[in-house]
Amino acid sequence: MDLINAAQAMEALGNPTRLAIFRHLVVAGRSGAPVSGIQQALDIAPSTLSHHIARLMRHGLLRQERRGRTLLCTADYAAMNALVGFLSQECCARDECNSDSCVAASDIAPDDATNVKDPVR
Amino acid sequence: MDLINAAQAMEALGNPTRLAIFRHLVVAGRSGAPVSGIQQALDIAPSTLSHHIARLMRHGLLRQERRGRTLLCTADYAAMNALVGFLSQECCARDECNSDSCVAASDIAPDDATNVKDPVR
DNA sequence: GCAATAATTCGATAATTCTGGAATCATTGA
DNA sequence: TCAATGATTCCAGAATTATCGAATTATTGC
Repeated sequence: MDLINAAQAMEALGNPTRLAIFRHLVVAGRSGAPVSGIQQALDIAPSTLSHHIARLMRHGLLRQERRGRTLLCTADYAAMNALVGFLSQECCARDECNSDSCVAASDIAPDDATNVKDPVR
Repeated sequence: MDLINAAQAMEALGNPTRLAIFRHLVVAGRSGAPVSGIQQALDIAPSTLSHHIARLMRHGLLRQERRGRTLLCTADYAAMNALVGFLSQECCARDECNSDSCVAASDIAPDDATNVKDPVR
C-alpha cells in the first residue's frame, strides 16, 4: 500500500457515518450484513447509506455480494490490515518504536510470522 | 478512543498532503522537524502547509514547540497507536482475527503484555 | 528601533463532500 | 405480468475543504 492508497482508505474511514458502517461490518464478521440491516442499525437514509457504501467499496474496504434481493456487505479485513500496516511501518523501523509509546507496530507481517515481539514490561 | 475521535483522526490523515507531512514527521523521529524543513521536503505553499499542520494538531496527531524563530513539529506516536488500536480492536475480539487475514491486531495491549499471539501458519 | 527570517492568519475561489427526496433498477413470488 | 421489496442512481442544495497570495505576527541580531 502506497501513500495515495492509504490516504484514500483513511479518507473513506474518516467520516463518522462510514466508520460506523465499517465497524458494524467488522463486528458482523465474515458472514457480513445486508444493506437493510446496516440501515436499520444506524438509521441512515437509504440513498445516503448507498453513497457511503459505494465510497467504502471504491477504496477496497468493503465488498458486496448479492443474495436474492438483498446485498450482503462484508468488511475487507486484508485492506484494513494493510492500512494498519502502513501506519505502523515507518514508525516501527525506528528506535522510537521500541519505546513505550509504539507498541502497536509489533508483528505486522503477514508473510513472515516469525517476528513475534517480546512483551514489553 | 471513541468512534468520533477515530474518524476525525483518520479524516486528518486522509489527505495525501497531510499524510505525507505526518509520515515525514514519523520518520523524523522524536527530535521532529521544523515547518521550514517540511515545506522544503514536500514543496507546499507555506500557507497551505500551515493549514494542514493546524488540522493535524487540532486532532492530536502533531505537536509544535517553538525553538527561537522556528517551530519544531513532532508526530504524536501515542495518538497514532490509539488510532491503530481502534482499527484493530473490534476485529481482534473475534474469530475472524485468528484467520490468516487479520494478523495486524496481534498484541495491541499496552496494559496487558501477556497476550502474545501464536504465529499463524 | 529596524531589517530579516519563520510561520501564521486573512480573504477569496474552485472543488469536493454530505445529505436525502424522487425516480429507477433488480429480484422475488404470486 | 404485476405488485412488493431491497437497493441504487439521479439531482440538487448546503456545507466543508483545499489552495495560495497578501498581510500580519513572532523572534532574532545588529
